[in-house]
Amino acid sequence: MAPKKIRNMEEFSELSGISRPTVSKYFHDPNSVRSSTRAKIESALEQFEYRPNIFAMNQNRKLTKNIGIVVPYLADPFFAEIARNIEQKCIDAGYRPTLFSSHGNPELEIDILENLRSLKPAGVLLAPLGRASDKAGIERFCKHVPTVLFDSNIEGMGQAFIGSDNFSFVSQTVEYLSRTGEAPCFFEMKYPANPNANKRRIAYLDMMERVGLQPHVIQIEGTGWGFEEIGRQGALKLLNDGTLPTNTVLCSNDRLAIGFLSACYEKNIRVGRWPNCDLRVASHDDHPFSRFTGPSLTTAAHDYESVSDNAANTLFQVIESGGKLSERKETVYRARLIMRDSA
Amino acid sequence: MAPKKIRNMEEFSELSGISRPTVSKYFHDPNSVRSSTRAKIESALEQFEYRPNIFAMNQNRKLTKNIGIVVPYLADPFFAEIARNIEQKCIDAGYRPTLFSSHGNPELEIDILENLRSLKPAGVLLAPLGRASDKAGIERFCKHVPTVLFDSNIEGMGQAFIGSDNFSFVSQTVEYLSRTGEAPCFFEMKYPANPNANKRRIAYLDMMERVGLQPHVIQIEGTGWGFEEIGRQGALKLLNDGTLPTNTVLCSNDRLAIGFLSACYEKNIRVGRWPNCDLRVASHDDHPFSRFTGPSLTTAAHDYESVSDNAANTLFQVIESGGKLSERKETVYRARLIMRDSA
DNA sequence: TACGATAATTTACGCGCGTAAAAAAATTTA
DNA sequence: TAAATTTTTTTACGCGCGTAAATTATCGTA
Repeated sequence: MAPKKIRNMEEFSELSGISRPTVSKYFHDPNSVRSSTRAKIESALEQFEYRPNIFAMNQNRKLTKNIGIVVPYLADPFFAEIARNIEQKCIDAGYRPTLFSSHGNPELEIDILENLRSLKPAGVLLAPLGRASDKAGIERFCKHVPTVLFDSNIEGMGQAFIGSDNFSFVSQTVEYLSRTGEAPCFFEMKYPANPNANKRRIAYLDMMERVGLQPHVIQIEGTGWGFEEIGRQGALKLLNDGTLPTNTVLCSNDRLAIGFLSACYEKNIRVGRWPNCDLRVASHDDHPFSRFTGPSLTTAAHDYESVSDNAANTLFQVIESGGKLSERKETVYRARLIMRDSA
Repeated sequence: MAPKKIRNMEEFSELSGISRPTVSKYFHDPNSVRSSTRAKIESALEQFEYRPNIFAMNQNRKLTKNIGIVVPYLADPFFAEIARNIEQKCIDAGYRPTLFSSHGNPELEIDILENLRSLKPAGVLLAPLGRASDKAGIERFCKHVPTVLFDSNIEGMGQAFIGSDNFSFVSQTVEYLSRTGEAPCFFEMKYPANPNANKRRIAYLDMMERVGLQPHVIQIEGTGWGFEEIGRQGALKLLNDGTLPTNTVLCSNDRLAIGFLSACYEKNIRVGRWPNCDLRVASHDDHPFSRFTGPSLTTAAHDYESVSDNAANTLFQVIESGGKLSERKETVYRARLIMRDSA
């Protein structure tokens, strides 16, 4: 395969019979050279196994092929999944993605972004922490690096936002629950980390008003990203106190619902959509684990595929048009109701 | 803060009053310069905000400060958690970790490693896919890059292995279950992805023989990394056929158990350690979600902290001693039994 | 105060590649 | 087939930093 070690592009260009500047041009964009020379280079590439030194390359290029992907909390499989999709899209498009997690820590989020700048990334896909984010810091970053936000929007920041339509999530769950039984109360964190939570509450209130029903918003204590435990504690308190206003609970997100269901099991409360059940519980996100809860969770699913596709493609577009879009673009995708056993 | 843009180390050295080679030395290792000059550099650093160009740095250094962390499946929160710990350890030690997931794909695993080589990493922390891994490919990689394995061992590969003592996991669960009720059957995948699974089965058989009990190993179909669904399907089959040989089930790992519990709920089978229950289910790993299942899962916990600490420290040691250890080191940590409601 | 040891400076080169400009070659068009 | 166009080659320089060697300055110690 490789009978001779190739030290640099100079050597490779000699072996391929093409001059070094042209070879350099090829590696920048294979389509920028004549097809006959491209063929020569590529046949040499098969014979000799050479890869340009990535550090020397990036040192002088105005724009690297690096892309940063930053998610708020990688231990949440939801983000792990979406990061995986986006990562793959970047690789397919010829970029080098690097994955980072803010681990729920706003300072770390800024640290990551500042570190990213030294990698001279062509662009960044950022799912911000949300409420806790250092907005000034993020804005500063966006000034220098083409950035596309996903999952959580921060008004006016970055070149675009791609996410899910929270109203579509809530309207479908509320409609379904109201139609098939008692209208739901809304179960959420008092100080939610994620801005989607606020939009969901507003959507809930809006929907309830539309159908002329009395809304009930339950806001539980707890901070941080351990949503399951927060949901569990909140549910235990409600169940112990007997202060649940309805027999149907709509959780703001699946991770809270997982905790809620855990509490119900503990308190021996039958959750489900059958006559012999005490409670119905539904939620939003279609978290990877939501189909394995007891009972399996009725929820509204993100269009993972569309969000990650569109986020990646939008970033590519921003990069190709020089880092700016004529105007900030916001795209949200509708939810899909997933009916399971819990409601 | 930064009244003047600093272009390079030359400019910074002038502003700090220290010569460029010494400044270079400082950035390589701050303790390698006299404390008085270190003070001068650091005070200038506060005034002028300069960071050396990472590409130019790594181009010429024999050894970069990059560390690769490769896990088999990042959508599994278990790996997300351990990766987080290790990542932090690397940062604290002054390295630049980069996280990769093989996504359960052996070809991707090799791709990642080969791509990693172009980053000239000082070392790599690798949790291999296991059975499916291209062992020749990994061995080739280990020849060139100091590598420490964790979680899954591959005999003789890398400079060291740090993981958990599978026998300790199984002996504790089997002992506990046998002492408090019927002895367990062992529930696992027929073709497990992870080599720990084999060790756990052997440990189970060994334990059962010791106490003179009849072992029952149930091996279910299914491949890939969707363990919950595999466990669920396997459990449904068993429950429908009524072929479960005991009223106590010990799952090879928590993700299978999560699927098992999901099936039990669906089939209305009461799982738990109380008299009115039909079945006891226990498992191994202490997966982040195992406390939120219905019922909460009795399991044996990894010593996350020790594994990640030791893995990182071992790699640092390997790096400092020039990439080799006098002999390959294997360290495993004992499990801790977590008694919850499922058994 | 002088000494040896340690650390900083000066000088200079090289790393591997990007890229610019001018000249030459290959291709397309008329 | 000549002219116009596109592509490649030649030549040359620069990026920001690592690092080596020789020299000079600083420090700790006696």
